[in-house]
Amino acid sequence: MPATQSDTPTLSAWETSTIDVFVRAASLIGLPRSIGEIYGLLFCTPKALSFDELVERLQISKGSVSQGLKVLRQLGAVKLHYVPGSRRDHYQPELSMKRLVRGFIKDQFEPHLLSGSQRLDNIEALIQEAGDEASHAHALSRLGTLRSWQKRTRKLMPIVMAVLGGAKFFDKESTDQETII
Amino acid sequence: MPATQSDTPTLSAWETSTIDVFVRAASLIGLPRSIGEIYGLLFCTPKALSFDELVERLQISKGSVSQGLKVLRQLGAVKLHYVPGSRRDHYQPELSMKRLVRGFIKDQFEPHLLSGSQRLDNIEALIQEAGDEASHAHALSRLGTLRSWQKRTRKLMPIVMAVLGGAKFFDKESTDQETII
DNA sequence: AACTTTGTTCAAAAAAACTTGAACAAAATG
DNA sequence: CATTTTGTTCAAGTTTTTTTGAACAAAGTT
Repeated sequence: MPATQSDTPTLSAWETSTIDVFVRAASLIGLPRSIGEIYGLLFCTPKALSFDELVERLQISKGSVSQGLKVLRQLGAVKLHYVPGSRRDHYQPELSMKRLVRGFIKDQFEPHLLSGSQRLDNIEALIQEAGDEASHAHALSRLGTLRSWQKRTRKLMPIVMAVLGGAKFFDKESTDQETII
Repeated sequence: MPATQSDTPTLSAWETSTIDVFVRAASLIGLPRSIGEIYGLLFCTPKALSFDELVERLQISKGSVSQGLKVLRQLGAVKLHYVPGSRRDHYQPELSMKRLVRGFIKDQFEPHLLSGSQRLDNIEALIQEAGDEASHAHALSRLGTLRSWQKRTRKLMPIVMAVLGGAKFFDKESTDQETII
């Protein structure tokens, strides 16, 4: 009978394939492979996993797991799960698609949209300062296009969230929309 | 009066800033900087630009411009514009947000969704083959979660397109949805 | 046909992103 | 307080992605 050393239970075939799905999904949204692996393994496993179990089963470094979990926590894609009698942190995956998407949008998308508004104002100023009067009209027209894209993107977000699970729907100033979901 | 050598008209301040917006946007959706620059300059410029003009004004290599334009054409983000008396290709930006988004989804998203379906079927087979009967239930439950996410994603796409401009709205099999936009 | 113009391809160089692991901090334990 | 456990940080190494530029193809000109 083998000594009770910490064996590294190798991943089963379906786990490997499922993790692969998440690795691809992660890459699609610009997140590194290791993050896909971590979330993927949590997704496959019935019970909450500790830091060490992630390192051992995925065979990746502590550094990667630490940073990966940090991002996943920020995104709200994993939750801490208290396990009595252990002082290690244990993690479980967020399984609500709506919350996952919301976390991603809040963390990765909205910041860009916001800083975007300031940038466009700045561009407007630059256009005014510019010497060439003749091209002002065109430049301002394009700026208008950018602003309209931004506005529509903002309008889209709550709709996406609504479709994903019945959220509140209108933001303050979208009066011109009759949609009901 | 200076000789009419091909001067490299440097980018104006507002052009630089606007191109920067597109470089960031490109990076957000996983496209290289050079593609953001190319589209950005086309976006800023009133007239269609040729290959050479892009190389000169952006100061990037012919290789980058060639590959960048190839991707932008695939995405439907630029259109060829015939210029009488020139045998160079001239390019103009697609300005319809809806078409831009549609191109991106068709080219970068849908393929993953589709291959995704096959992968999930494959995972189901792997679960059946697996030895451990006890964990079948959990594994199948998680597979169900994945399928539901996939289905909802598919349902979302036409809604996004609709919000972005009034397209047809239902795909064949979404009967359980009462939404009207 | 030889030459020019226009644009593509692809191997090598450069840059960016990711991972590793050893050093470190924080907190619990003995 | 010394030691162990648990996890973070970050510089260095590795891998991946992007860019470059020279060689090449295709088609028009002279």
